[in-house]
Amino acid sequence: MPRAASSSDVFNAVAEPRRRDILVYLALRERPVGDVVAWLGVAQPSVSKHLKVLRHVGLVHVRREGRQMFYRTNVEAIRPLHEWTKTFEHFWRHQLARVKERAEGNP
Amino acid sequence: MPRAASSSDVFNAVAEPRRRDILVYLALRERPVGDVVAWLGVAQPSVSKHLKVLRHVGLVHVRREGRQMFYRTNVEAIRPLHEWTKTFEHFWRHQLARVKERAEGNP
DNA sequence: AGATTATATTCCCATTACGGAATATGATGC
DNA sequence: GCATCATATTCCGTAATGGGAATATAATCT
Repeated sequence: MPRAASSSDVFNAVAEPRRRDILVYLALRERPVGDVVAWLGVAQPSVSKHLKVLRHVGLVHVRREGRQMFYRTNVEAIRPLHEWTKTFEHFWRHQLARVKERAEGNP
Repeated sequence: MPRAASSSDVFNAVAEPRRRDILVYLALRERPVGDVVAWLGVAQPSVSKHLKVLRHVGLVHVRREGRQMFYRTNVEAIRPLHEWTKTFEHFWRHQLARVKERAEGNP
């Protein structure tokens, strides 16, 4: 079985560094594709493809205005990722505490 | 340019659902490979390969004991992921607040 | 040393990925 | 209608994927 498609879920979608950059950029406010292209410094077709993936998994919203497409990060869609990582927060607190204890010579 | 290797960074490594399962399973305590195989219900070579990827990006630690290899999730390595998602926490609070305001008819 | 157990590696395959270049669609303006 | 601007899609090539099967390594036991 080959690797899952980037467009299959949020985890695969954010595996791409550029897509993470785009999400950060579009979190502040909606922007037309051209702005993303200028800011990222990559070819327009490439940006359009990344945006397509992000749209597929619901990580961005789109709105058309004339010939421009305004994209905006759907921050809610990032929550599942955040929740998943949060399940470990608990553990690393404990792990840190243990390391600290040992460093201080407390049993 | 082809897709980045799963072993290139933490984001790519956790894009695989089974690897996420493994990380959760090994967060509680260290376990030999055989336990992971039994628990996941997938072939042993497959598990070994996933563990190799996780090891490469530092998401698990290994310890040999006789012929067994005990793996444990390195929860610290998940923090970068957590931190990245946290940059959006702020935004979805605002977004939720706005949605709520509108629902309640408050300007 | 030979057999057995635990894990890792290799090989093959179908599938997907991303980037680049070219082309297509879609909206606006003359 | 035609040209132009903004964005999307298609085609190509290289590279990596994860599963399965077979094989290799490494440690233990008799």
